[in-house]
Parts: sequence; C-alpha cells; structure tokens
Amino acid sequence: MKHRKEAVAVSKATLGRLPAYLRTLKEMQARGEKKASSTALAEALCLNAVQVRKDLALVSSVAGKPKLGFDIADLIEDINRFLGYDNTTDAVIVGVGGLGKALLGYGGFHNYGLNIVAAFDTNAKLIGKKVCGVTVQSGAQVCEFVRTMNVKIGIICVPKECAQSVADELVAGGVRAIWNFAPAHLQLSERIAVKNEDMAGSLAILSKRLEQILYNEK
Amino acid sequence: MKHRKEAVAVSKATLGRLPAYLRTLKEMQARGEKKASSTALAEALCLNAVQVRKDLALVSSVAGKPKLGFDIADLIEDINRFLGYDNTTDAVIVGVGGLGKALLGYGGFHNYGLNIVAAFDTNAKLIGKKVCGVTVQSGAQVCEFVRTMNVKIGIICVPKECAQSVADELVAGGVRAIWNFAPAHLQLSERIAVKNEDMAGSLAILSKRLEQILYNEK
DNA sequence: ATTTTATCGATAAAAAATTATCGATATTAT
DNA sequence: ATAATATCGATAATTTTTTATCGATAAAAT
Repeated sequence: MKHRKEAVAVSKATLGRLPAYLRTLKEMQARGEKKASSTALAEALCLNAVQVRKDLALVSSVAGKPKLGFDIADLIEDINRFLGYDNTTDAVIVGVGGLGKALLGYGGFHNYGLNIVAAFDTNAKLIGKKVCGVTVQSGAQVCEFVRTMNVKIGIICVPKECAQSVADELVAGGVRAIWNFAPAHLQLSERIAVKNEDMAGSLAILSKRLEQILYNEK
Repeated sequence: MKHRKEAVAVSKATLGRLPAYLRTLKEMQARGEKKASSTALAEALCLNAVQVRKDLALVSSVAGKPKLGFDIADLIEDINRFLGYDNTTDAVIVGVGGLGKALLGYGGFHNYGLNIVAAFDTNAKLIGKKVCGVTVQSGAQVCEFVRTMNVKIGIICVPKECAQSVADELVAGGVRAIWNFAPAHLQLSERIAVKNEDMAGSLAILSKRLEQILYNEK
C-alpha cells in the first residue's frame, strides 16, 4: 500500500502516538468493528480529530470515507509496517535487577518487533541462572556477544554509575541504538540512537499537573 | 528566592528537562564545582545553551554571572522547590507484578518527593507478603485505603485489561493523579492528572531513529 | 589599566506542532 | 430521488518550542 522507504519525515510526537492508534484500532477490531473514524479515534485517545487524520495520512495511504471512516484492517497493516513491527529486531538487555527483570518478564515486546536474545549482569549470583527463558551471562561478555550476534539494540537497566561504561561496551560491539532506563544522560556519538527513559521527568510533569489541579479548585 | 505559587506557565517540555538539570547539577556539585554555566549544562545534556538559560530563568531567580555561570547550590535549591521535591507526597501502587515490584524496589522515589505508602494486588499469593518494606494488601481495599489515608497519587502497574477499573477505583477514593504504566489509554475526567508511560511509543521513536541511521549510512 | 574572552539576558526569528476552517463526498433517512 | 448529516482532506491560522542574534558585563590576562 506504500512504496518502500519513504522519506520518513514523521515527527517524534507523531511517532509516539502511532502505537496508541494501533492499540486502539486493535481493540476496535476485537469488538468486531470494521471501520474507524478519526473522531472516534480522537475521542478514545483524548486527541484532536484533525491531528489523528494528519498522523494517519503520514504513514498510510488508506483513505477514509466520509460517514464511514478508515478501514481498520488496512490501517493496522500500514501502521505495523511503518513501525517495523512486521519484522523483528534482536536486542540485548544489560542489568537484570528489578527493572531489567520486569522488562524480561514482560514478554510483550514481540508485538513491537523486538526480540530479546540475551541478558547480562555482573552479579555472580545471577550469572548462569535462567530468568524468564533467557540465561543471564556475565557482563564481561556483552561486547563480544553483540558483535558476533550482530545485535543492533541494547537496553540498559544498570545503576546510573555503570550506565555510561555499559553503553560504551555496547557501542564497541556494534550496537547502534540504546534504550536507557538508567537515570543518567549518556554521552554517545551522533551516530548512535539513544532514547532516555526518564522516569523523573515524567513524574515531574504529573506532579506539576496535580499541583495545578489542586490549586485551581482550592 | 521566589514568591509563592507563581503562575506556573512552564511548558511540559521544560518540566521534563528540569530533573535532568538537577541530576547534572548534583553531579557537578559532587565533583566539587561551585558554578555551572549554561553552556556546560547544555553540553552535558545535549541541549542548546539558550534553551537551558530559558528553562532556568523560568523556575529560578538565581542570576548567572558572565564568565562564571550560575551558583550550583542555589540553583539546586530552586529547582528542588519548584518540582516539589522538598515536601513529599504519598502515593500507592496497584499491581505488584514485575514492573510494580521493580518500582517498589527502586526506592529512589523519595528523592523525587514521592512516598509509596502502600501496595495492592489481587494475587492471593502476594497479599499479606512484604515486598520491599511494604505489605501487599488486597486490591479490593484500594478505594477505602486511599480515602482514609487521603492519598492523591496512584501508580498503576496492572495488566491492561484491569487498568481502567483500577483507575476508576482510585479516583473514587479521591486520587487526583495517576501514573499509568499499563499499555492502555485511561478515560478519566479532566480533573484528574494522568501520565501514560507509553513504552511502546518510546520504543517506536528509538526504532525509527535506528532505521534512519542505518539507512543513511548504507 | 586596558584588552580580551566567556557568558549572560533579552529580543527576534525560525521551525515544529497543534488546532481551526471549509468545501467536497459518501452514506443514511425520508 | 432528494435532503440531511457525518466525516474526510486540504489549506490556513495559531500556538508552542527551539534556535539565533546581539549588546552588556564581569572575570582573567596582558
């Protein structure tokens, strides 16, 4: 339904919303619906209908019909393809503490085109143990592993003190994208994609909004 | 250093960066530095120096001095106060599975003004057990607990199927802000602050950037 | 003391993202 | 068949966010 490799001029904001569209569309599909209007999608996600249409137009050539809306199945297919959920990428996870274990246990990453092939930790008690189907390996082997397995994505769940060195190891092994859950800003080359998952930032936004709400209704 | 309750016209984007400034400033302080220039902060966080100055000006009246920069200690104090890190708020967590346990175990939330006072789950095997210092209570008691304890923040870590009902329970008990880690969009009143922690969205952004990077250098 | 330099603060410009407007069109109901 | 209505798609306007410019100023160097 689209040519290969379009210019990819999609904003980060749009990109972040696409999975939500996908989820909502799948829910609708599960309810037996065939068509979805931009207004319905907007309402479900607390967005503006115009924005929904714009976002969809960027990633899909499926045309909506007045009074009916968009074909759900076609739309799902296009978004899936655009997000690359149709072909999975291998990833490794470094740090099998609380959060690392949680991510490993989540399992749902397959739906997002992510395949976690290995886990690493420096804790001797963990090495060799199987956690959620993956055997934990020594942190010393990260670099070699990702190189031989040609892994391109690394997920960092170690304490902030080690985050930078782990990132460097991963990059040395050829990793090109890092999903960082450690509360530290990584210093890496431009040529590496980094996404810092900043819980503190999220919390700050939430707390401020709460403060405002409570204040306004004083 | 500031009057009470300013108009709070701080953008979400700025708000999300403030914790990062704070973290960086604390690191500098730990290294024994006394002053920080906007350029130094910008470099450390891969931002624009002008943006750093603007952000700081919004939340602090500390003036930077040419050639020296800003007083680190004063700045930390102001940001802390602005973010409300100086007085903690109580919160409860619902869902003590992988992620919930990870968040409970994190413990570092005190630094962000958050005090997790209780945990809830429907799993009979967990109820009554102590997890990271907090005794898990039955999910049926959520509403009553938050009402009697006057808790205003709820953290949702349950599967997506239950997320909405848990949110409704929390709100019924008087919670006014919800930090949602379930992959579902909650439908709640305008008067409730909601922050959806959308992992899928983050991952989408990262994957796309990776794709672009790999494609560009082909 | 004077010059040099780094950096601030304010204003302006640019870019990005969101929201509004409006004619067109396909379906449903009369 | 015709009218009414919901909704699309495109364009335009608004708002928000980011980046650039430039004079002023304070510390360091000569």
